[in-house]
This record gives sequence, structure tokens and C-alpha cells, in this order.
Amino acid sequence: MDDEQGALPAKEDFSAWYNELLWRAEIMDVRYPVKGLYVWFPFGFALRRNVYNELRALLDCDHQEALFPLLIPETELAKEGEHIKGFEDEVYWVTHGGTSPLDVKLALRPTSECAIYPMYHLWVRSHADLPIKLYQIVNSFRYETKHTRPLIRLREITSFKEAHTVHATWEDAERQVGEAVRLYRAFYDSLSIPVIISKRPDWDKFPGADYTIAVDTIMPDGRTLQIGTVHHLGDHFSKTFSITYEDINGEQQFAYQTCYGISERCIAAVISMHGDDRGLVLPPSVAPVQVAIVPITIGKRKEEVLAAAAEIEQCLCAAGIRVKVDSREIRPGAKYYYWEMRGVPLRLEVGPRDIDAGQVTVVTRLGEKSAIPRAGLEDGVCTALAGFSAVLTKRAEEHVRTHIQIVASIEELSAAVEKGVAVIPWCGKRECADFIEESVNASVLGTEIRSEFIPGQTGPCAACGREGTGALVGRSY
RNA sequence: GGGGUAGUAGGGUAGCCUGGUCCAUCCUAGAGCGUUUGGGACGCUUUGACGGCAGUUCGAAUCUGCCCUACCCCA
Repeated sequence: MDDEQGALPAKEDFSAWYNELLWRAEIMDVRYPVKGLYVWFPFGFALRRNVYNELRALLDCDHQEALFPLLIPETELAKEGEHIKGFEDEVYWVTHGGTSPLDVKLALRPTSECAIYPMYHLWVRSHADLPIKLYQIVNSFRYETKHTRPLIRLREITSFKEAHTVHATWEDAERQVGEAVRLYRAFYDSLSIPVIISKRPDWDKFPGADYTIAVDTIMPDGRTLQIGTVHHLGDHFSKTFSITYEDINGEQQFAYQTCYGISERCIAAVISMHGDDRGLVLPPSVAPVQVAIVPITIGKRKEEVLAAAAEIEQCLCAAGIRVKVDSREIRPGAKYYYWEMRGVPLRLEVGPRDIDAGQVTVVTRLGEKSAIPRAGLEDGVCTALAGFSAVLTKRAEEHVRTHIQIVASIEELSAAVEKGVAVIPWCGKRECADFIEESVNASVLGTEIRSEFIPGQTGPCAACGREGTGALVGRSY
């Protein structure tokens, strides 16, 4: 092969590839001098903005965006016993104002239940106030002791989208759980990321929830990444924070709640799922630059070519496409590599030969080359972008499908989790899950699996032999 | 949680044991000038560093202490 100058580590070597790519594609700068805190480069931030705009658009149909404070008084945080127990080891505390110690310590929110629910206590009066569906997109803090990793395991989660809803009945809250799962599916569809929905085991649910539904995907190395969670909170928090409403009979009733969240792990998923040895590969829906135009300027016709490129830019821009002309004084090849690293879905090449032929050369990020007539270019580009999205989805589905195995015994499971995730019958008992987990060095992630790639499964529990149903098992980030 | 290794310019490395030399070195780094341009151009000129804080010393990248950060291994 050619000398691979400037190449990334191969994607096979996932950790090295991921770290190097974040830097080279200008997503994040990991050199900030505090462990677990990272800086968004402008390009990465543009990607973040596009991704979260997709999420906002979906939520804004029947949620409202709000903003609650970062600081939570210890007195509120400590109210719900089970909840605080789940977080107490990872809370950052503000203990001083200037040089004077505070009377009541203030926590940096690890999540916002205890910031929002005291206000819900004031806001909820009558059944007519319900349901309430709010969300906010904020940073939150967790003092992670394990290995931190940009976008995946952070001490400052910079992009936590959390929704908090209040309902009159348990059933109504459960319907909202279903609705949230539907929203998250739609969100990940727009990013061409296949997901596996399952119900987390009881010991792994959100502290203070009735149950937790998780959204997982499969990374290039076969490990799973949790990229969304939906919690049915029952009336645990409404009892703690006295969130009550007056029903139609004039009686005070406790409300039922849900909350559900997505963090910048969704961006880690986009990067990891689609990227390749040349860099990022971004879905057109969120790519900061959807089309890069490279003018091939040779000798005398330089002005003519640059004018043609500018005209094409204007016409695509008018059609609502995010487009950039790269007129830097470097070789065309250098520009191709540059935009490939940044995941631009389509590259347009405009040179004297194209002008003479009345066409534009189009190359997709995955290397498919074609020519589109200059007349009707907007339509041609839009079609190519839509086609590219479809190809990404198909590729991603193929990856997930080939990293799932349906197995029946511990031996099969042990081999399966080396390569990806597995589904195995389990009776639901904690001891059996512990046995399975210890035997294969992987986790029981969930049951009641909902995935187009996984059929319903029943059979004897892999640990005890009693009747069981399919459980998702894998190694996770 | 336990152990280990390391931090030198935008990135990668040498030097450290045995403290001292005016220009360490390589690159996909930056700046400038000129020639180039259908897959990472070339020449010349030039810029820039010893993770942080304290200590030892006439003198510290090098020795000592603490802290921070990164990576690897084991639970």
C-alpha cells in the first residue's frame, strides 16, 4: 500500500482509534487539566448542537424545556433515602462561599430530581395541572473513580437531557414510559443507530425507581454502551417531596412520576458506530458540514473554477444544505483527507473537466463516485444525502445483527460475550444472575428485550434449569 | 479498591542513573517567501519545551518531597 502517512490507528484497535479520532476530527480536546473534564472544539460543538436539535424537535411536540439550578442543598438531596444512597459516593460538594463555610452544603447536581421536585411540590395543585412534562439540557457532575473516557465516562456530563413528568396515576406514568421509549427509538433512528431496549434487573435500576428501561447499542469491539434510560418512579419521590394533587372528588392524592435521560454518550455512539479507518462518518441529519466542495484549480482556469464552485455553494445553501467551499491553497488530495476525517457525507469536485461536461463529480464518504448534471444539482445532492443515510442505517444494522447471539448454555455464552452480546434463558433470580455473571465475566443487562434483531426466547434457566426467559448478557462500558 | 509505568515545543521521541557546554532530534505542528495543484507537493528561512508547587545547590529536564494528569495490569 501507499505510505500511510497521517493515518489513524485502525478501528480494530478501538480505544486508540477513538482517542486519536476525537482529537484529529476536532471533536474534543482531552488536555484540560482536570481529570474527567474535556473541552468541546467548535466542530464537535456544532455536531453536538445538531444532534441535540434533533432531540429537542422530538421532545418539543409535547414537552416544554425549562432550566433548574445546578446547586442542590444537602437537605433536599438527602430526603429520598434510596436515591441518595445510590449517588452519595459520587457527589461533588460546594462547602464554602468565599472563605466562610456554608451552613448547608450545596451539591453539584448528579441528576436533577432533587432540584426539580421541590418545585413540583409547589406547582402541582389539581388534577387539571397534570400531566406535567418538562425537560432540560444541562451539565451534571459525578465524581467517577473508575477510568474516565471522553463522552462516555465523565466527571462533568456536559449534555444531559433529562425529562421529568408528573401523572395522576401509575398507569398513566407507565404510558409515558412507553412514549419515552418511542421517542428515544425515533431519535436513534435519525442517527442511524440501532438500539436494544430492555428492562434492567431490579438491583441495577435507578435509585428510587419502580423499574428502569434501558436503551443500549453495541460498540465496534462488541461491548455495549447504555445510551438512554427511562425510569418509572412510581410514587417514591412524590411521597418524599409531597407532590400531591386534588382529584375530582376533592381528595388529595400522591402523583406518579417518570424521568428519562440521554447524555453525550449518544455522540460517542454516532462516532463509534459509523466511523472508519479514515475518520468520522456522520449521518447527514447531524453533520456540521453536509457537503464539501473542492475546486480543482489548474493554471489559467483558476478563476473560472472558483466562480463555478461559489455559484454551486450558493445554490446548495439556498436549498438549505450545510455546504462549504474549500478554497485553501493546498493540494486537492489534502482536502479530501481533511474532510473525510471530519465525516462529511458528500464531497463535490469541480474542475475544468466538470465544467466542460456540465456536471459535478460527487463522492460519498464511503467512496462511491458518480457525476450529477449541473442542472438540477440540488435534487441530485438531496437524493445522494438521503441515499447515504439509508446506507449508514443498513451498515449499522448489519454490525448489531452480527454481534448478537442467541445461546442456551453457559459454555456458549462464554464464547459469545467475547465477541458481542448474547441472549440466554434466565429464571429471574438474583443468585442465578450472579452465577451467570461470574461464570462468563459479563453482566446481565436486562430482560423483556425489545429489538428487531432478537426473537422472544424461553427455555430452562442457564443456571438452575427452571423455566426462564431471554436475558441480555454482555460486557458494557 | 490495589499495584505498576510515565509526563520534555502542536504531535512523537532522546537526554535523567553520573546536576554544568553555546544549536537535542523527527513529524502529519505553527509563521514567512517562492514554485505548485483531478488523492496527503517541494525548496529555503524561522518559531517553540522540560506537568505543577516547594526544597537541596553557585547552578536542576536531571536529585528530594508533595500534588495533578495519562496509560497498563489485578480485584
